[in-house]
Amino acid sequence: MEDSTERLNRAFAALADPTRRDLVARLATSDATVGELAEPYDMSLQAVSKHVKVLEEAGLVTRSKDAQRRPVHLDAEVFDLMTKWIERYRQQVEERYRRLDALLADENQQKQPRKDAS
Amino acid sequence: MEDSTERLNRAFAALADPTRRDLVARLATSDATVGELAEPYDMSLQAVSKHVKVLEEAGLVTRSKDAQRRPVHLDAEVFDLMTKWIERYRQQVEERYRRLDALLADENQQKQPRKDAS
DNA sequence: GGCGTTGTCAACCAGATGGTTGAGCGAGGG
DNA sequence: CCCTCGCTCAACCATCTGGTTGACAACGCC
Repeated sequence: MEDSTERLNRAFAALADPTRRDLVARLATSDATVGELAEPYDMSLQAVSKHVKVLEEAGLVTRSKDAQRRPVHLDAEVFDLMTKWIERYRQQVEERYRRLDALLADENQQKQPRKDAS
Repeated sequence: MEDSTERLNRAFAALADPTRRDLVARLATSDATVGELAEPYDMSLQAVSKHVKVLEEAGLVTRSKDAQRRPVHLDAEVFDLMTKWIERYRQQVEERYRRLDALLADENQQKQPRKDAS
């Protein structure tokens, strides 16, 4: 296995580029060769090849062999790593919001009615 | 509003750095000043200040004013953008797996029993 | 065997990134 | 009033990144 920190580094960095996100989006519907992938962009084939390599090293994509005609295939597993990381902290911060709301509501209750005071 | 592509670029890029992910993790449990945030790292205060700025420009974090003593606060909204992007394609690729499995199962069925054939 | 098709590798370049140090600024306390 | 505290800004540096072009390697076909 490999260091999960390193994997997250590469996965997030890979998706930080809009061209690579577009590649992922297109590969989600079907596998494709580098040539097919390169076609719509105003960019050299080599540049696209590099992008695919970055996605591959991030573990987002696999190529059956390293060789000819082998279509690029999207692999969902690393997505799980990322969503789990994000969701963990999103939920934590939302929990904090809820507690803060409760606290404020409590304070209002203390101030407004002022029944059995002090 | 702002271009969602630009926001995703910056959000993913921000989380590609392990120090910044650690900052996010710590801010999830409570707000903190830049000084507090900087303390555990073997790194200058200025460097941490820069990291916080990157998180801020990515919309992951807010600072009440630009000024003094204002604690850094984690904002969950952009997390939604990211998870929605990821989940969309993760689900798409998993749907493809399911269809592929079904197809293979179907082929097996055609070959194995060969009941009411052709 | 020779050749086109498809893709990678290598070198190069401009600009972004992550760190450093040094200077400066704004608010509060003596 | 000045000075310290907390932080940001500016300049600088090394490295990484995203693109280019040119060479070449592997396979399918004639």
